[in-house]
Amino acid sequence: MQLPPAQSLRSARTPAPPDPAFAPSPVHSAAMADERPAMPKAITRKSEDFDRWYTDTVRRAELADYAPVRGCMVIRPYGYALWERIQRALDDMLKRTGHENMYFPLLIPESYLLKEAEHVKGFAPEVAWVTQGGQKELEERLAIRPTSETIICSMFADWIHSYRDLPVLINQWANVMRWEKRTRLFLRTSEFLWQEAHTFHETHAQAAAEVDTGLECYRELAEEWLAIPVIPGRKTESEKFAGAEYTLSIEAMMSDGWALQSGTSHHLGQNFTRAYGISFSDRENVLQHPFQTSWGLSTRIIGGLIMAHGDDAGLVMPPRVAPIQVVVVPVTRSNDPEGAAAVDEACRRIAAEAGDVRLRVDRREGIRPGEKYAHWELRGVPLRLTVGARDLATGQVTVTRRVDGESWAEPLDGVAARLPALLDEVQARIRSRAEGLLRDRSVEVRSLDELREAFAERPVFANAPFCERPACEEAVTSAAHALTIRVLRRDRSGEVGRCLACGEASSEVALIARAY
RNA sequence: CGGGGAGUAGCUCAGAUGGUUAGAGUACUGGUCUGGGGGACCAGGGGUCCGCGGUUCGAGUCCGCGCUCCCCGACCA
Repeated sequence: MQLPPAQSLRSARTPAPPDPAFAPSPVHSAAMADERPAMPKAITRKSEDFDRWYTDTVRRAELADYAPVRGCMVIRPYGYALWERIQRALDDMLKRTGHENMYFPLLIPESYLLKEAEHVKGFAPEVAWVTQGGQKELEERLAIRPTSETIICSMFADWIHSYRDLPVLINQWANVMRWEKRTRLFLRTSEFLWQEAHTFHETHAQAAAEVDTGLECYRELAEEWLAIPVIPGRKTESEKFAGAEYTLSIEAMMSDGWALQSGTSHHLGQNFTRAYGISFSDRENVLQHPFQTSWGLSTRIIGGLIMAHGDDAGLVMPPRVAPIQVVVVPVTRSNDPEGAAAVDEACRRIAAEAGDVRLRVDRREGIRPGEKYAHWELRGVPLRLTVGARDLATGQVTVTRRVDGESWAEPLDGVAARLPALLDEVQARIRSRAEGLLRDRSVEVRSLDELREAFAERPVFANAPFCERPACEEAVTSAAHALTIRVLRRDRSGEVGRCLACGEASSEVALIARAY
């Protein structure tokens, strides 16, 4: 097969359309099908194959790659830098709300795990076990933590004695392992990184307030930092955490209309504290079991970030968590040393005046500007400054916004000082685009027929009055392919209606969607 | 965990019925010309053909077992 001439290749590519997230390119697909070059320079089109687009993007943007063990991944420096940004934002919130970090061991004795019946039942299928140390078979096998409630309870049983010891508000940043059957980079890996907060309280109400605090931290992280609008709510009985009294979560819409559970917060009641024998003397000197919560947010959120904002050119990073916020690309000619010196001088000046802005000047030699543009677009860098002789002739630089491809000229003087404001605007645009998507693809339904209809064309977020009966949940989830009740919406709890399945009185609104 | 597909250079792949020293494009290295959207030319380097075992004079190719990835279903942050 003949390779197409370079010209036709170039014309087949679509240079960052104005709204690339929703702009399919039939021209491109046709070209790819008939004369697909050996190594396509572009990643798979999002509209063509969302799953492949996702994996391509993660790998080509060098966020992560597969490791030799099934379901495990290596988080590469760019991906880890992103995680560190997320960690810092969330960790600050945790500290602000009174939580302290500590660390528990990776290995948990089997007997610890067995104490809470529901919990064991829930996690049994996905626990990985250590059975041997060196050459010796262990007397008791050790679980690689799938979560840490059990070990934490066992330890705090020794440390909590009085109401004066409460509340306990702790958190740990750790890795956990769940032997997953179907894995996907970031979204569902066997080992993942997360934060797990664990708290103990005197009263049920105090614990309930803490569950809300946790969820609010997640909402703030998602919306204010990651620019992902979320819908907070309560999980149905069938979807709640193993061993919890109830579970709250935030649900985000990915740009293909699927839902991603992006953070969960559990009220554990006294289920674990009773099972693990944690008790305290209350203010009347009566022995009580404390009320407990736990909540976690994982590297999965990175998958959410990618799928919520990314487009055909790759990632779109919200500036507040972008490892690199601004990239400066110098454009010079080799036969114009004076021009090159001026460009270099301008780049230095911008870098020097950038202050806290995370800015990088791409001085790599022998790489043409166009390739650098593509390189940083793939990585989602929010703003690009192009600095060439043409710009400097009029005392300007060219600014290009990743999210929508908009380009304009800014005076070189003081441009560095204006970057924070420009980045804020980018943050707002990314968020409002995501909010627009959520709005456009949310529908209200009142019956199973309407539900089916709503999903006939494409995945949506369907809201419906729901009575919470398991039989009705079953009816809802089997009404169309792969439906799930994501949450009972927080913001609409108490809304009077008639259940979409049985028609009986209801006071909750279910968010129904297909989910990752 | 069931059904299907795949694994050959960093990547995408070609290697017919087993037969010399395993190829291409791209990426990589050096050089020259270049430089405002993934450049051109020249010269190079790079392979335990996923692993283990077997059949054979001879295995990338055939057989068995295992591992990993992808797709479709049942379970999950």
